[in-house]
Amino acid sequence: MTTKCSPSSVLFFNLSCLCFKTQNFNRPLRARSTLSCSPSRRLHSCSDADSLVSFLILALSQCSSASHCEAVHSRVVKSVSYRHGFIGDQLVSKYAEVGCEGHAGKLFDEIPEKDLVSWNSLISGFSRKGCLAKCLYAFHRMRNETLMNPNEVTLLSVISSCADVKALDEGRSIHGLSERLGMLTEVKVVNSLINMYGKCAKLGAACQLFEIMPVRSLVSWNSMIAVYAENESPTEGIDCFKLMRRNGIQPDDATLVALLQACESVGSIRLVESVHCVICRHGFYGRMLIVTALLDLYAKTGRLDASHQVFLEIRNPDSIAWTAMLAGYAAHGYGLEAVTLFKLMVKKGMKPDRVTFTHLLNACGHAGLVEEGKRYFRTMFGLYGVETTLDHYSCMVDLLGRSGSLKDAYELIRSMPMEPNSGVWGALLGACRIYRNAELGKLAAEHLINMDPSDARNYIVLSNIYSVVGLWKEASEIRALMKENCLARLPGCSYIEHGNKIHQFVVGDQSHPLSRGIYTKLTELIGKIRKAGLAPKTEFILHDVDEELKEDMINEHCEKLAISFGILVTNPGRTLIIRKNLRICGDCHSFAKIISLIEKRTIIIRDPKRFHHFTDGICSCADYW
DNA sequence: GTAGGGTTAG
Repeated sequence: MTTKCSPSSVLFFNLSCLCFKTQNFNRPLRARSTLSCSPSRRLHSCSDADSLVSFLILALSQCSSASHCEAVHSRVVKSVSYRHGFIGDQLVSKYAEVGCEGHAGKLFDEIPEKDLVSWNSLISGFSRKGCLAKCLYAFHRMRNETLMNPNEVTLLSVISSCADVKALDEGRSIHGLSERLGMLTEVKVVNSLINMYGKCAKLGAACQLFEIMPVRSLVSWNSMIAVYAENESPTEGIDCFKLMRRNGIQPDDATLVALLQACESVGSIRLVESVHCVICRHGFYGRMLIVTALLDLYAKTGRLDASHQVFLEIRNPDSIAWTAMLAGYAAHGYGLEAVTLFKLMVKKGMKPDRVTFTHLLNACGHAGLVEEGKRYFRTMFGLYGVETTLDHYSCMVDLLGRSGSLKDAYELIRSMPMEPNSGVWGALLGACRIYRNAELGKLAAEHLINMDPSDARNYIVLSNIYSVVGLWKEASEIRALMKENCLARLPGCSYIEHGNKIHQFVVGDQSHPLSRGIYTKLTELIGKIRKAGLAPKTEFILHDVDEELKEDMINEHCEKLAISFGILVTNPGRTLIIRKNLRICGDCHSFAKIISLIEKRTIIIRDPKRFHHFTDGICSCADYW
């Protein structure tokens, strides 16, 4: 156990170390800019006050909390003016950075003769903390109270804030201002605007800016590829990458990461493999950022084996890489393996964080490891110093609810120190569906519908809960409400990659060129199942299948069509990987299990939340989902 | 040119 010190003792320890250094080398931080001055000037600049300020600036750079900043602040007040060594500006910036927006604003007001850098300290401080409202307020104040024009730093801070919170209107007006100020010649400003439009789902505006840029930097290309990938245009993103290469531009880390994002949207394993080759060819395989993105991507496209292989090849995986691997196991339903990996990573001295615990709790919940999950939840702060967030509460509500403790799940929500979000209520609603609890289900669904009245899924789940417990009137009222609001269920869709193409199927789909063969194969498979006396369970209503769906349509569900197609066109024994836009229904889940047994095939189905691995008649989720 | 710097993994 290490000795605990208070933050201020750490600061003073640091202060004394720094003091020792500056005394020894007699070269204060700010003197960097005076090194090229004449010797007499340099001597002059090394006054006592200057040394003290340099020393305080260095101390300030190490501050990580309000109390650290306050300690430095009080020294400044006692000994020097805020403008000396511009320390006031830096204090403002630091206060904003550590989350003391109030202190930052108050101190800012005390600074005499504010220049552009003073304003930028305040604006960029808020921007880095993600406080768009404060950032914009400061920006407008600067525009109204002074005659100063924003420079590149100001614009970048404000634009990136707009991007973070997807503030399109503000973003557009800053775009207009940048144009009026003639700042659209600045590559960084335009790159930032491209990113902002991308985050606001305005692909057209981003493309237009990219097209008219007089000079494009590597970041411009990277940003454009990322914008395509994020806006459902992954193939355009990949074309953009090819164009960039044709222009003789060498990719860097960010390029590869953007490219990997594009691959994920396409959902093509072949493409991921080819980017894997690009990564190796360009010597990026040793870069943690990229290999982590790669291992994550393999896991997300269903190739947990390849993902694990990449992980094994990383020389010294950091805690993010460990977490990515753990997340892969969790998503694929391998809860025990995820827990084992967690223990190993702690043993190796890695520090688990907020994200690690989210995936760990998720893994416990999906594997029925209720006691382990509870224990990790209880000890994550005390043992690992990780603060509990909304995501952790969602995982715990899911874990408790899924194991049948609906009351405990609800009590946990009531005991939360913060306002529950849609993830938390969604987890409770999901559990109510499994255990047919109309009372709590109604409560959860009402919260969810209030939060987002346009999300059809919540109405459907509630209506299905009502139907299954026989509350037909309530069920039809919900349906009527949906019609009133013009909401419709998203049609189910399955995708499978074969021969350089992604093949898509909807319920009862007959549009595929091999449609006849697919249906013949499907009939044959159903026949085999019947002959073996393994008729699938018909209880599918528990999972969110539209109750109005005619029963004979079950046999034409898109998952079954995709499986039949896969078996028809691939060699015996080949693993089938299928993607779905909705959760798999219970009937198709049983179908996939039996087919994996009688056809001796591994079938992997990815729904929006997780994977199901079907082998020898068993699913990795152990029917617990 | 003190601020802080466009894209960037779990």
